[in-house]
Amino acid sequence: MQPTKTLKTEPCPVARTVDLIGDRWSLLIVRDAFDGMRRFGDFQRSLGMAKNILSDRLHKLVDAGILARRDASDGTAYQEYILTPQGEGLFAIVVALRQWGEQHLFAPGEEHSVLVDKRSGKPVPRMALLAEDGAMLMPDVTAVRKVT
Amino acid sequence: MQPTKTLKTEPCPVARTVDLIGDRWSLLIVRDAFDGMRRFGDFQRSLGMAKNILSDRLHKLVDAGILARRDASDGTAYQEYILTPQGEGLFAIVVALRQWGEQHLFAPGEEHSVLVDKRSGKPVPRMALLAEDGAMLMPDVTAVRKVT
DNA sequence: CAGTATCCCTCAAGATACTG
DNA sequence: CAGTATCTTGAGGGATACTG
Repeated sequence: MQPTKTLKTEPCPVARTVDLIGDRWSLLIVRDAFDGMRRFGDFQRSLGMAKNILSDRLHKLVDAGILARRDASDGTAYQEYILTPQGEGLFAIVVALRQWGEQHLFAPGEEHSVLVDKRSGKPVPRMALLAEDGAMLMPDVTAVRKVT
Repeated sequence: MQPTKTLKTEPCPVARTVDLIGDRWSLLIVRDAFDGMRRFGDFQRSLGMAKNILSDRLHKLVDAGILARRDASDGTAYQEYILTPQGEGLFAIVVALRQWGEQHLFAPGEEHSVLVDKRSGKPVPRMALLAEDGAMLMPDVTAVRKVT
C-alpha cells in the first residue's frame, strides 16, 4: 500500500492538479512568484516556512515545469526562480482562490489584500466562466464528459 | 509552536483559502458535489478514500459553510450533503484547476474528462480574468494591494 | 448502508546545524 | 546569503472493527 494514494494517474484533471500543487505551500510560493518574488531568501521570509521545505517545494515546482531556475540576474552566484509559461497558467487558480477567500473568509471591515488592475488602480472584477457567447456559465448548466 | 503553522489569520485571501481547502480531498469532494453527488457512500466509492477521512472532511466542509447536511430526500434515515451558495462559489476554483490540468498534465491523446456546456454539448472556453472593459488581464498588469 | 471509533504508520513540516 | 543535511514531531491518511 502506498501511504497516500497517488492521484497522478486519475482521469480527472482536477485530481491530477490537486495531487501536484494541492499542498500547504506550493500555491503560496506561486502567488509570491506572481508578485515578482524570485529569490530563495525572499520566499523564505515572506512565507515564514522552514528552509528545507522551501528547498523541497522549489525543486518540485521546477521539476513540474512551473518554475525555472536561473542564475541570478544581479551577478551574484545565486539562483532565482521564475515562473515558466506553464507556471503563469496557474494565474486563474490563484485568482480564483483569492476571490473566494476575499468574499468568504474575512470579517466585514477586516483588512485584506486585493488584486487590482495596475492601469486603473481598481480591484479586478470577479472571475467567471463564460460561454462562447459571453453568458456566464453556472455549475448546473455544465457537465463532465470523457474525451480522448 | 504549532506543528503546522496556521494560515487562518493571514491577511492574504489565497493563504486562508488554501488553509481551509488546500488538502488532498476537500476539493475533490466539492468536485463530486458539483457533479450532483450527495451521499456518503457515493463519495466514498467515487473517491476511494478511507471512510473516517471522508467523515472528517464532510464535517469540516459543513462547518466551513461549504456543504449543508440535510435529511435524505428519498425518505431513508440518512443524510445528504449539498453545496451551499458559498460552496457553489468554489466553482471557479475547481474549473481553474481542471483547465490547467487538462492542458498540462495529460499526454497528447490521453483520455481525460472535460467540462462541457450542457446546452451545446461543447467544451467550455478557458476561464480568464477580464477587466471591466472585457480585455483579458494578464498577471503582469495586476498587483496586490492592501485594503480594509 | 451510513457512519463512528480505534489503531497504526508515513510523511509533511519544523528546528537546527552545517557548508560554500 | 543560499542552500543542504539531519533529527524530531505530529497531523493526515489508511485499514479495520464496530454501531444503529
